[in-house]
Amino acid sequence: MNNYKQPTIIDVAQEAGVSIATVSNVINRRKVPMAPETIRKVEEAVGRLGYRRNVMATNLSRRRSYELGLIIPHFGGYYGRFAEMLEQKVHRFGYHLSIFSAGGMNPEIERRHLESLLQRRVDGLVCHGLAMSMESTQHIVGEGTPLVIFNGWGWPEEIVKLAINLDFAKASYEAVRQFQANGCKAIIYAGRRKGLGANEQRIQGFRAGIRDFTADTPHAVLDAGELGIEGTLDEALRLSGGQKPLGIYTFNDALALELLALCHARQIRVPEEIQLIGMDNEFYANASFPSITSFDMPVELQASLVAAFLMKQIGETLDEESERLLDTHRPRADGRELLIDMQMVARQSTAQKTVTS
Amino acid sequence: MNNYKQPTIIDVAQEAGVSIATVSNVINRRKVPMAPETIRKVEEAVGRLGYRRNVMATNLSRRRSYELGLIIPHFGGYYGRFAEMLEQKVHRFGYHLSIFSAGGMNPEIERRHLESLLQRRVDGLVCHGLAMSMESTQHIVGEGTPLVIFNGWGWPEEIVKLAINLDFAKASYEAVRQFQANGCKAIIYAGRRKGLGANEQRIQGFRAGIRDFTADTPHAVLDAGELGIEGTLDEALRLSGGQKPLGIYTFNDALALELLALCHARQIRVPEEIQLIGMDNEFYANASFPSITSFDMPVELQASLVAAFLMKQIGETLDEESERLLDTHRPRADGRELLIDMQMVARQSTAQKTVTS
DNA sequence: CTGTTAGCGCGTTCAT
DNA sequence: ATGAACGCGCTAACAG
Repeated sequence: MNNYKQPTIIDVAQEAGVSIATVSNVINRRKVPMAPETIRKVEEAVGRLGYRRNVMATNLSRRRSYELGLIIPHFGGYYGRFAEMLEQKVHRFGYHLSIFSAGGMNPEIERRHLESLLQRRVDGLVCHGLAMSMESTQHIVGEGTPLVIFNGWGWPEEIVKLAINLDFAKASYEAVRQFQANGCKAIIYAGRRKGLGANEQRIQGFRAGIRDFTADTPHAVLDAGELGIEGTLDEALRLSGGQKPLGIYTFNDALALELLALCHARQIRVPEEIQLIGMDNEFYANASFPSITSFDMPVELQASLVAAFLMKQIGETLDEESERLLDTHRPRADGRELLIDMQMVARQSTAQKTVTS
Repeated sequence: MNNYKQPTIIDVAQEAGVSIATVSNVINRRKVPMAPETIRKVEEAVGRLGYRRNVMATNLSRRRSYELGLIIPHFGGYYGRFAEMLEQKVHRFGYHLSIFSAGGMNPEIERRHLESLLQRRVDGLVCHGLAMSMESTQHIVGEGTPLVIFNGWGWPEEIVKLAINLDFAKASYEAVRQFQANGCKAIIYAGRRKGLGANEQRIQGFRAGIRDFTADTPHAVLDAGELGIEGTLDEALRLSGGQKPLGIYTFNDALALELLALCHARQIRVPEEIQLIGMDNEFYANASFPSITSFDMPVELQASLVAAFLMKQIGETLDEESERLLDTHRPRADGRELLIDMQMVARQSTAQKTVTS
């Protein structure tokens, strides 16, 4: 156990021969004028004693926790990277980030985490739109804790003032355009988790793409969750009626990779017979064979935006960079959603090759 | 901003018509005898006011932060899962977990995070052995903050009292055994990040395996970091001199996947010509084609052990489950390292097939 | 320029 | 069984 008693501001004051207020002033680099000599004395005492300010006491006194809460569905892939980036970003503003995983969208766990964060008196919350159940979130807002949602859709206005979302719809639209340009004879969207906002967004963009580019091409929205991987591929092949190539756009790279493996197993050539586009740009999209075309998630940009908006809402003065960011990225008309563009990373799975059979 | 003033214990006391001490007693379920009527009154008041205890004040008063710190290299894959599990585990003991990423083993960032955690007066620290530079860690221990390392090797005794490690050496040993059993004519270990403890452990186990099972088989320890993927494969093929199959054991699944892609590109058949064994059992080890044999990381077990040991060191009374865990998993002879067994997950990349050419 | 003092919200004796 | 009072370590006026 830690019996070692940490030095306090009082110890420092004694050691330096000044009052605690002076020590506090020096430590916090307040703008009050101080004798350089005093500053030196205090700093020396701090060094000698190995003093470290007690965050609990500091924040209790300041009536602010200088802590932000983040709730994500899990720590894997994109979410983990987002958490890491966000922590970095808010740290620059002097805020600490408490990260919780909702344990795969379990509302019960989610409630507990929310409760924990409120007990910690977090100054702001960042929640993944998918992980949160609306009810839990309701009163938080009522209690005035600033809240920013990322990748959340369909939240009532009273709850969510701002959602910072990746533009899945547009990406899906682009995927269809790509397939069309590559001469796909049939186009499929293989989704997952019906009803989930992120999935709906993809479907919407997919449909728009079909409408605008290739309305008369056979197409379908499939649910890999229901059909399974094999079922999805079967259905897709059935729909294309032997026409090649067939374009399959998937909910994410994981699904794309599974489909790719199945194609290998069945000796279906990619991209000659089937073209594949995934989403997330995970490591394995690039390292698989053939490599899978995907959409890169601008995690850093999104995290920066979330941080900037939250800081602004909290009343923190922004640095130039953040100001510029908020200036170039504005919410859309209704002012409640900010969409972030994603970039397609073209790889072998959509390469144009002559079918050699 | 949050102008809404949260109710305090005083408000509750007033509302319930009792003193704050009573409220405190009720809230903390103290063993002091209380009138059921009093308890009811307090609980009602709490509900009516929506009171939530202030963690900062509570912990300041208790002279404990009830917070633990975790430093990992990054949030991806195994580390992310570990963080998630550990958070869950310590939460059951009433502890909060503050997670920091060392930003890919940057000692400067690491120092800052350590400083942050100490200012927060964390009751204990969990550090990844790779992410931490020894110097930074030195005085922490000196100051009496309990510290548990996971996956760290070669730490001086003064700093680390206990390391809870995955048994990479043994896994590597098993990998060699598997290759030998499968009749591999040459066996390669393709490592990364020379000098890193986790890599050294693998090499050590690999060498032991070669010695015990197949000393006269051509073998080599390669560094994919230096040679690159192509260079590694070239060198491996050169070494085998056309003999098949060739067994390649890699630092992790990521490397295995990259090698697999290269094999595909060069029309080298897996597992007929090259057998592959990875490490980490990532999603893509299973979803690739052919699927890659790998070692599963017992993340939950490791997290449970870390939590249990830390709790014990802090002086928390353990539940039965944790006691049992500590009883069945004891440190080795020197008492400073606890090794966790890993299970090989056999897949297609090491399947025994007749070469059909 | 520096020191005094009153909180911040809660835990914890010690009387009652 | 309940309450008054002090302390945790620090910030923030306000005096001086």
